[in-house]
Amino acid sequence: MAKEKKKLRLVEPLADAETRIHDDHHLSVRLWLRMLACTNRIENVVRQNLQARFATTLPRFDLMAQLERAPQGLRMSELSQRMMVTGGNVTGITDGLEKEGLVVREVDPADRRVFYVKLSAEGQRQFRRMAAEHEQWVIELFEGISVKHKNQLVELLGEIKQQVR
Amino acid sequence: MAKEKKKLRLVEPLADAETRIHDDHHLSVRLWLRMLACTNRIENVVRQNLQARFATTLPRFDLMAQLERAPQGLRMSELSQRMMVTGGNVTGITDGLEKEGLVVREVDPADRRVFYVKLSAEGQRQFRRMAAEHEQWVIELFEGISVKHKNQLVELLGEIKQQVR
DNA sequence: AAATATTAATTGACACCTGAAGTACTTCTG
DNA sequence: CAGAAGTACTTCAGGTGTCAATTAATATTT
Repeated sequence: MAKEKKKLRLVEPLADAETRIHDDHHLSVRLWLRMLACTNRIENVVRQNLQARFATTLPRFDLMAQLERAPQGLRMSELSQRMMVTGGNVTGITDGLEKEGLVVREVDPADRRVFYVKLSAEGQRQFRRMAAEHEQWVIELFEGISVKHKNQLVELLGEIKQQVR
Repeated sequence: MAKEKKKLRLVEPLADAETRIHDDHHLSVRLWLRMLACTNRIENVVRQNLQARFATTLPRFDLMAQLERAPQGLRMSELSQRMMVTGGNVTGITDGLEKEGLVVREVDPADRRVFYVKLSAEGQRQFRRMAAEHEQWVIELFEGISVKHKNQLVELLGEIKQQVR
């Protein structure tokens, strides 16, 4: 019995150190998986709401949100950067929105390669309605989290955003 | 002076309350956008690495990861739940992996509607190689974040995950 | 046991997304 | 100023994702 115990004591410290390193490595993966799980869930809720209430999608909403903050219009490439998706993708989403009259492409006379994409009047109207509800959904999703914790999260995620360039 | 101060005291609480509410609402959206930005960036890195190093994709990797943790195999529906995607999607991904021999569908003799999906021997080998590198990528992405902050994030995101059912 | 409902998985239509290749335009360089 | 290099955007193929409808098997009800 005593022998048994002594043996354990000799071995454990090493085992602990290893476990700790292991846990630390695991910690990063764990954090990553948890981030992913959270955003997926929220994304699903928002996507479903957008579909049910406005028959639109998250990427469309996202693109319009970018344009709303840039009344002078944005280039396709700027949209691509801000939405963190590829150019080909932006072309497709813009095509759809343009076909529905929510968005317009305007040529730049100074450089005929570029388009400036803007919200149409109709697009602005629709976006404002969507944005108001969208804000409500997000607020409700987070209503159980204290302001303090939200601020902590914004802070910590800011660190990560910085780090992950 | 004293009057001035008193007046302010009478008025400020209301103004503050409103600002606080407004900021709080904004805070939730801000938090949501930041979460999204972070996960998008990390996802992009991981996806690119998976493509470059193993000519595979994140969903495939994710599915295999689920199976690795469940050697007895998982039903399509269980995969769907755990991956937080729809059933139709799981069918497609499984089809692809099965075609490449990384995964097998086994019928349940007790209920012939269900399949148990398992990693093949080849699938296990490949997954282990991928998982090792994947862990490295994530560790590197987060290497600038202290263990303390990582733990805080895991904790706070746990709260959100809980909340967002 | 036959009719009905439920459940597991697949299919098909449509949108998203990437990466690579292509087109049109601009800028750089000799 | 002509050719090369670069830039902005589009197109295309292939994988991912949803939702709604379908098929096949099992459970429930009468």
